[in-house]
Amino acid sequence: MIETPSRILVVDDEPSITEFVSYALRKEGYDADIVDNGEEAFALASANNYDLFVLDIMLPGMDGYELCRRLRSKTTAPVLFLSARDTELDKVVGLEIGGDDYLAKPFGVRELIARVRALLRRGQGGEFPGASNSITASGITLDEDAHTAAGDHGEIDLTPREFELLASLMKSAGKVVSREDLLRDAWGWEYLTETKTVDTHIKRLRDKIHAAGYDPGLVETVRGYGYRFKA
Amino acid sequence: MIETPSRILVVDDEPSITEFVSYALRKEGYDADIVDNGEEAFALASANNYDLFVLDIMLPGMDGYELCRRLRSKTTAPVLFLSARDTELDKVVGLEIGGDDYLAKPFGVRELIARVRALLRRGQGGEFPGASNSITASGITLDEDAHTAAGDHGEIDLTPREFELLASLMKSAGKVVSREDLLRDAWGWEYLTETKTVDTHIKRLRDKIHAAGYDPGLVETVRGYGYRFKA
DNA sequence: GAAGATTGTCATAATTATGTTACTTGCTAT
DNA sequence: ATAGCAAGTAACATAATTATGACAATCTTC
Repeated sequence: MIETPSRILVVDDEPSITEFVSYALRKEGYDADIVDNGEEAFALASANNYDLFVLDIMLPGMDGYELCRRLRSKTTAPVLFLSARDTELDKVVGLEIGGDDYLAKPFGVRELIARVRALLRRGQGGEFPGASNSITASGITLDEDAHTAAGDHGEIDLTPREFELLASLMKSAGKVVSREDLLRDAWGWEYLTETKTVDTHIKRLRDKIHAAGYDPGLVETVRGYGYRFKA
Repeated sequence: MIETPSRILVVDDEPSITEFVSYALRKEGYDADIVDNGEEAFALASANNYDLFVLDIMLPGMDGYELCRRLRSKTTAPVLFLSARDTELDKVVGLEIGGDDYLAKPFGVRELIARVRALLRRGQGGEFPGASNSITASGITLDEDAHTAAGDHGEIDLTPREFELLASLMKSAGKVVSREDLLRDAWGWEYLTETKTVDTHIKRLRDKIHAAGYDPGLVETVRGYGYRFKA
């Protein structure tokens, strides 16, 4: 089955964010275009068939709300809002306009991708109940929808961070992932957090894996480079 | 498939570094230009289509940050920052500007090339998950993603230096590599280390190769010239 | 708002890696 | 054969990296 990559338009005026978002999207196999203002975004959207829009609410000139309103006249493609303001009010306003989801900064790669996937699935003729969103490696299965990790010995109870961390590792099972990449994936682009913090979370993760009856050695440390989930 | 070599612009005022970096890039098949100041760099970038920029943060006159900011108005090509300052703060500042990666001095050839490759791959329509990053010679396969060295008898457990050393040798399998070149590849340009140190690491490497059940003679000594990995 | 869970940071301990030196072994050319 | 250089080896001190436990700050939930 040959799939055409979904086309996504990212609209934000901060290069650091567009950079981060497009990096994440492309890595995931999406086709991402970038613009830094609403006018150009609208023009691009008129000329091309995008499958999804990622809009910052705060934009110079035409803001995200306004842009979304205009886009609705052209297309039914879903919209994912980004915003620094984490208030309930913003959330409601955004969704009322017809935006389909909302993501507060700062967000990690994994969180972003999850939302994007969900929106795209929703758009393409309903959901596929069979296509469960999960990762399996070395006897552990991680269900991204249910946010659970489990294997033969039952479930492993994880905190959100631990889950994201494990997911990042398992997604690249068999490959080394650097602390920096883990921070980018599970924390976010503005990782003001120390890379040492990853060590602590790895320790907690191993403890819980062990406590649940699995091999804590599944999470291998690769000295000098990072960590690796056993393939 | 014929590929045009990627064009890379290296900007640094220290000749020892530009020399080292351009040597490494050219050896890898890239087309590298050099300038020692921001103004000329910007002019060159305007006149040519570079695929990647390697910028030192510390530059006389216009510094790396400023240059990056200006380049962003001209091109979307990724930027790799070099810096002596290894602080977290610098890192964040660099990435916020939209630069794509960051390398702290001192770094070895292999590390540099790895980053450059990653950045260029990122730009060109996503990654190819199937294209595993590995070197094979004489029954040993070195997987750069997993950071493992293995053959029929199983894995060889190596320290970071040993891994880099073996990688340098295997990359030139069948050819003699001098101690100086090995230092440059696996250590860095500022090799304040004695060439005799290479001997010690070779010894350790051979021991581990032997312990894992392989022929330690795979790493051959070429008296008077250096070492060679059996082709 | 209180109890509990989650998270990030730090200090310290444990572990492992690295570079150097001094010494031994082996090759090579006269 | 043997002096002289090149490489192999072992031991050691130092450096770097990771694991761990404790703490405070923050966020949740009732």
